[in-house]
Amino acid sequence: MKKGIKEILKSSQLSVTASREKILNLFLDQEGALAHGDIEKKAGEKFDRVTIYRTLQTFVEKGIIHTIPTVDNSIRYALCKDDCAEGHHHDHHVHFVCSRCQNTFCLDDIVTPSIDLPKGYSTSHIEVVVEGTCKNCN
Amino acid sequence: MKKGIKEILKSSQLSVTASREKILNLFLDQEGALAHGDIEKKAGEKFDRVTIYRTLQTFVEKGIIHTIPTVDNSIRYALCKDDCAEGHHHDHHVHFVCSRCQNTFCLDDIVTPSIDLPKGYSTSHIEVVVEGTCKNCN
DNA sequence: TAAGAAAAAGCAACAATGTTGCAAAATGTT
DNA sequence: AACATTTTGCAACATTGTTGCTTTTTCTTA
Repeated sequence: MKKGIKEILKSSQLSVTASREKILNLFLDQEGALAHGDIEKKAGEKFDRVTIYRTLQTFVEKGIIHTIPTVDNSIRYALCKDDCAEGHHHDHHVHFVCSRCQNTFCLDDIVTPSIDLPKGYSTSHIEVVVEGTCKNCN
Repeated sequence: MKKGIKEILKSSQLSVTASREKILNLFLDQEGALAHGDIEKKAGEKFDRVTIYRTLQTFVEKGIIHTIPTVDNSIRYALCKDDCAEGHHHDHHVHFVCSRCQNTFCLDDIVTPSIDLPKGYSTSHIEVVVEGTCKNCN
């Protein structure tokens, strides 16, 4: 088990449990994003589905991971950067979905552009999802 | 039933059926986007769920409607503009989700910006979803 | 306009995904 | 070590989406 996982959990005021360590470890081992189903498979039948749902929900609330919108019907989760505080995400970067390998990546260095909206609209958050071919598949 | 619906269906080489007319009419009556569940409710218990799924799928294939990615787990559909051909969508506009009324709108006049990707990535499509307050709720 | 071919709808059964309440187990604290 | 609190696992259920097959509807053309 990777070092630092307990510290991440503790710094989010979460008690350290086997399932939280395991799931968090999956995210740290993984370059891209994970959907609930991926975790269920990778965790290897060891955790109840309900536990995974609740753990992911907790991690989102605590700002450890964030969700990525997709055109298919699967919510994907990815690790947040350090500046994500509880209930207050700062993941203003672009997300990339590879149409060949189906992996989802956070392009942390690409900041979402600002959008000029029509009169009467106000913005609180912008999501940008780019579809294409990733560097591993190109 | 609104005029022109039959013509839209025919020009997509689709046979005119009660459910297709009804569902297409819902989209024409509606400013924003619709999820499968919305249609099921609004159609008023008259159509089989399977028929709705298949109709939506057909409409997407024919370029009549397009899907909008969301952070919650519901695919939303909206009418395509005239320049959407079969299997070849041109809906390169920004989508807007109102966090107050929960409606989703197509901002047809706001074109998606181009994004500079890291080396090795290539783009085929860009989705931009803006969250905020819409003109009706502001 | 009636008849036949083709397409779509409806039905049933199923699969996958997500939610809730509650009892048992694990965690952290004193 | 013991206790209060939190988390897990289980069971049951709700929602959402899919597939195969039969019946019905639509379109075509004679």
